[in-house]
Amino acid sequence: MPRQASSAPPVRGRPRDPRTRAAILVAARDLLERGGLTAVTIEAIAQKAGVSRPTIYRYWPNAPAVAMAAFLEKTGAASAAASPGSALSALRAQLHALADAFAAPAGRSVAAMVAAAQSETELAKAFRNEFIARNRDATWALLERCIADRSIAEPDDMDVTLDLIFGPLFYRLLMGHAPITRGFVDQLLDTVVRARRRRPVQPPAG
Amino acid sequence: MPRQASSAPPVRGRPRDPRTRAAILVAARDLLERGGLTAVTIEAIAQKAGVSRPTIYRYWPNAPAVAMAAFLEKTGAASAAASPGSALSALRAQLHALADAFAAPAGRSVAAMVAAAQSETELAKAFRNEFIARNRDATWALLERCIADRSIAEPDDMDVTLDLIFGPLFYRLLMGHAPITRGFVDQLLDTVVRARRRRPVQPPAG
Amino acid sequence: MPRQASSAPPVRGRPRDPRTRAAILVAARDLLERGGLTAVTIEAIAQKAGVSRPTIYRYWPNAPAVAMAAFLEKTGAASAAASPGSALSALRAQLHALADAFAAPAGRSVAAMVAAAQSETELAKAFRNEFIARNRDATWALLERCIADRSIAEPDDMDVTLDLIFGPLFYRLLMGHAPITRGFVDQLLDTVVRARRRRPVQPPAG
Amino acid sequence: MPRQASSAPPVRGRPRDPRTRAAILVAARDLLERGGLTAVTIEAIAQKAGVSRPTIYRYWPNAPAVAMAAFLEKTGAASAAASPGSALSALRAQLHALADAFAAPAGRSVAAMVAAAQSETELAKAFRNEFIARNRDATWALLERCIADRSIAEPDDMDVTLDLIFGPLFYRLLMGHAPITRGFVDQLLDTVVRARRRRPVQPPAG
DNA sequence: TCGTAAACGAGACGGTACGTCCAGTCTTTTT
DNA sequence: AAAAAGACTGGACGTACCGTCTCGTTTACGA
Repeated sequence: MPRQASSAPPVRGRPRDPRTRAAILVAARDLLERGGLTAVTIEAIAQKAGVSRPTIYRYWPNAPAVAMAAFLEKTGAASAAASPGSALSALRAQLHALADAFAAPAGRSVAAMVAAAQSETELAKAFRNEFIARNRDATWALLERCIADRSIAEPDDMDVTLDLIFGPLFYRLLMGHAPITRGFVDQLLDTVVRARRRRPVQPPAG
Repeated sequence: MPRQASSAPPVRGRPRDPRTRAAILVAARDLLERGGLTAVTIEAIAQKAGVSRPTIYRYWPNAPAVAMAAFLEKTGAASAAASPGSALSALRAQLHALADAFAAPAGRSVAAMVAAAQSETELAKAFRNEFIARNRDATWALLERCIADRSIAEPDDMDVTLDLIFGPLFYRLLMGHAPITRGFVDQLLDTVVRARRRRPVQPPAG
Repeated sequence: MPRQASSAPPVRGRPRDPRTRAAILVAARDLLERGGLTAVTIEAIAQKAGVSRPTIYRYWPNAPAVAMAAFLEKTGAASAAASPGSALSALRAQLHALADAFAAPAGRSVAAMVAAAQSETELAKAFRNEFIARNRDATWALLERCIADRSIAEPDDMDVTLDLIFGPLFYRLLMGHAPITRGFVDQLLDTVVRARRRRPVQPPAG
Repeated sequence: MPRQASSAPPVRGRPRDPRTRAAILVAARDLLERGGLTAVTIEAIAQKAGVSRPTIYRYWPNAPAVAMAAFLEKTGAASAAASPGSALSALRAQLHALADAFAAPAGRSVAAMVAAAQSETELAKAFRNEFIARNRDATWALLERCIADRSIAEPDDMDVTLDLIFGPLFYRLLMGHAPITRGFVDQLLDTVVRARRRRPVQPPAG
């Protein structure tokens, strides 16, 4: 049940200026895109946003946290909504969009946030919940529609299926050993579509 | 009479003490395992290795570079050698070993190096060539044996097949949304084994 | 109504803790006296004063500058004030005091600051204005009293007269070829007193 | 039985290349003139002279010592020799030359060496013996000729007389509060010439 | 309307690490 | 042997940010 009657926490003192928060996030996002994670320092954000350093600390605990907030602010997850045609083509469209994003400069920000998430649990959690999970959920929904209309066989484990789709995309994004194209997405989808037609092969006893 | 056949420069001045290099790498690896990438500072390495800071800079340009060298020094790629039984079971064994490594604390080091590789091209190149490529090559060899003995159908694109195996593993390692188990590896292998039985499905025109 | 007449800047930000500045200067002076100029390193000052290195740099640009500030802080110029007896004896007393100071360990600090002033214009200016000029002014005042009461004849050039007094003292201090005694001061004064009785001798045409 | 009659040192091994020593001194002098004492580092000398650092250490114990050697190598003392005309005019000529040197860029090197001599006894000794003493000796000789021909009265203390001449010159060189001109030298000489006509004034008892 | 409480800018401060420079010393090979 | 080259330790340099703090100033609200 909700913790309080309706909304109002007493709100004593001077209220936060919403422009402050916005300016910080804009500055952080800009720094992130230009110079990667290492460019996102509290110092630089403060400078760029015309804000004092303590003010930033009043909102976030450290620089990567600001970077993550800035990243998540802009980067909404793919929407499953309003896709014309079959579920499978909607799924394909969604993943094409993701591939396009990964291939664009914005992809570097995603990679940066993955990197940032490696050193702090808090960031990892935020990234996982706000970015990874959202993407997975949107794709999950479409996958279920595909299963419902028999475009894809019911998989043993939905999570594994999602990993088979997202894993290779992130892998290429982070390693950079090969480009992320729509064709690549198609190949991944083919695999998923065709793999799940029959019951699992039994792994050998030993 | 020429002093040298061709390559080796005549080695002027006092030669480098191999123990110096070794001590640095040992210290760096230790720091990496204990405290992650942020613990690998030149300062700390120098302290731990009983070496002066300038000496470290004589070998590597910055701390992440030392970390990468330390990581790569120890982490040899999986060997395809001398596996008993069928090619498929050898492949499975190899990937089980990788999954075990990823699940163990050592996995954190791998994740750390992936993260490090995001901010410096030089590191990315080293990591890709020395770690990623080696693992792929070892697996590639086994996959070819599998194809030869018909355990797996000839895939359209070997790189994609490798991405389908490694991608999900790295994805779970980096996102931490689900555990990396041998069972997970088996599921990935199943997919690959079963997906490539027929000719590719035609992607839709649009 | 305007907040300020003219000068004082409104004091933005956290004000400097006066104890910080004091601690730095005390530490620097101590180091200077014990080990000479080379002992006055930012590192050592920070250690001794219990202050961080960046804090010192917030006040002064480098170590010799701190040394100079520390030196000038303590070393007030000779005062011409309240000397009993004739102007000439007051002058003699003042210079005896200076000779005593030069002969004492403190003399080494003076020599050190002269040396320091050779390599940096900024230091030279500070030393000239705060130490040299003050001493000259004090002596100048007494000399004028001497001239007024006819103990000393009006010299052609007061600056030269001052150089004739201070020059030899500094010369001995810096070269160390002979001791700086009160007798030496008396000899210098004699020269000045007796030299300036008549109009200048004409230098030869060639 | 002694290996050698008397003089010839055994000269084993590779003989020192005289060009090495020369190159070092030239480089040091050049650095000294361009950048003052702080520019004379072993590193820079080695670079400039095309010589390795240990080689320099084989000749001199540290950088200021090289600087001093380089300085003394070139800067011979004023010669009293072969001056036409009276002893007094010869003296004047000699001091004019010194004033010219002090006023010229070379004066900065002299000042630098005075500064250098403040921090090391060994350097101080060398400078005193090789530069200061030589100048004093040359002037002393001329002063004696002046005394002999009655241009100057016999002073109480020849050292004080020399200090009265050199002191003000060095004082201006080091403090830079006034220019070093030939006219200044003349004023100093006047003082000395006119001061020493009578017996010393008695300093007061107290 | 007038406190009071928080937001905010500014900058001091202790820290930690950076990457560099130079000093001296040593260990090689070359002359 | 001496010379040349370069490895190596060690100390200090001056800088960049960090995260915290202490100020003065501003802005809203609630008594």
